[in-house]
Amino acid sequence: MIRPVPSRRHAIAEDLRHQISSGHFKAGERLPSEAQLATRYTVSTSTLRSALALLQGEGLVEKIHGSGNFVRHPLSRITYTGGAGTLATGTTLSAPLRMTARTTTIEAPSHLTTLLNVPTRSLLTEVIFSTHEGRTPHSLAHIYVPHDLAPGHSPAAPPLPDQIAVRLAEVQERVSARLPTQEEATALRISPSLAVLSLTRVATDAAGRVVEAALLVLPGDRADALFTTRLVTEERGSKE
Amino acid sequence: MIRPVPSRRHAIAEDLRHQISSGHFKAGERLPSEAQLATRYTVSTSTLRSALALLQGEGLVEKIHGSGNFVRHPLSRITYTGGAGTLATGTTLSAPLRMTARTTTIEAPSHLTTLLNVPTRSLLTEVIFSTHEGRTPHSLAHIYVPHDLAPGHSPAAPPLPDQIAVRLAEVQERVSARLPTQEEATALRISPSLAVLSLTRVATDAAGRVVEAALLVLPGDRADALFTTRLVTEERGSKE
DNA sequence: GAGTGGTCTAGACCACGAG
DNA sequence: TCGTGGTCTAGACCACTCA
Repeated sequence: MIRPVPSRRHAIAEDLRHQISSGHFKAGERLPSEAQLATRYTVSTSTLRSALALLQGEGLVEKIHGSGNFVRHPLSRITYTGGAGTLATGTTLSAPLRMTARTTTIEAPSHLTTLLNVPTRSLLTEVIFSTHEGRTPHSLAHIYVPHDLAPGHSPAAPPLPDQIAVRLAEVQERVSARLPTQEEATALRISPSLAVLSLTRVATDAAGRVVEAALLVLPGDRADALFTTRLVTEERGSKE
Repeated sequence: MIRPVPSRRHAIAEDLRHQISSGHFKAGERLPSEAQLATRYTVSTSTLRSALALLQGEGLVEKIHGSGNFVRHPLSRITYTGGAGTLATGTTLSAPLRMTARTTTIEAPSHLTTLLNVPTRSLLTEVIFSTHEGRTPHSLAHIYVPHDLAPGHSPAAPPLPDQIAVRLAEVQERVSARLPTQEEATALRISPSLAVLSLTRVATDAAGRVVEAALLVLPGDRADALFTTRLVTEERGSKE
């Protein structure tokens, strides 16, 4: 096996990890300042900071500039359920869920024209969406619907999927893992070194027309996506 | 809009990014040493290293201790196709694919007994699997099959899925994003700060028995997963 | 303004790779 | 052995938060 070389920052990170999981530092609590911790562990501040960076990447610690390092709240993992065509429903939540949405109409930028297969400069209804559990954000979504398919929506209108779900014929979801952009990290209140799940969902109707495209971003430490495929059993004769 | 604060390391990273994408530094090539680059940009080595760390997280640069920083080969993105019940087939590859597999028989450890829903200490056939495109690894897989379902496999036996696919009734795939473990980073030759897609696939037969469990790890910069759901159209009369 | 984290420096010393 | 990256130090100075 590998001898991971007990570097100081790993040892410190390990110690802090234990102190967090053992409840010595509680959720939401502020850690001692970096200077204090550096003194306590007799290392330089840079070394101490690199130890904290490890915990940040694991989602255990949140740094707030000018204010301190905080223990993140325990991750109540949510599940995005694929195939259903609805966002953030089907999640298993243990705390009150809050949702905010902002609806606007935009001219389709180039990356969306190809995704939605619509002409350049055609109008789209854009819903920018986020879900929160308490104060901590859970997901970030940009949903696009061709404007003629979503008539009469006021800015405060609720999300669309339900209204068009009956017409859907196919949902295609592309999933990738990456680090968040700076904007995403800020919006989700995660470290730039914490991986996110990025989902691109395209729903088409029976005629092959794209009725909805959604770009979702979920923090990797508290969300995953679940896809269930029921296969047609190969019993000859009875189909389904 | 946000003022991203032009820190030196971001400026340097941006410059190197351009030099890589413009072909000034070519794929596989070694960059000048960190000391040389630090001198060229008139920054300290630590600052230069933090600039390189950004590129590492994007998968643009691979560091090899004692040897140098190398431009990674352009990412030929592969696609894992969900629902099919087979690994790494259905990928769109632009270069020769190599596969290595190692088959052993093990006693189910606890985390697998729950996943496969088998008794403690029951025997599993384990296939450890990896795919390469040229010299760069693409995926890492651990596949587990109850031993009685996979009889007579020699250590050099090919992967199993094809042989049992006809019996499958349901495939469930759970996807998450995270940073790789140290072992995974080494095996995939990626930076510890490059996100990976982690898939857990459980296949069950018509009787509800788990016939295969697979743990897959794919580097986030060159792989994503695709799930297609065809919905039963709601033509009244037939109640789904 | 006091205290926090963020960036950066100019080194030292260690560990690894290849000749 | 020598050149490479990896870890770490002991600071300086800046940017942010909050009373």
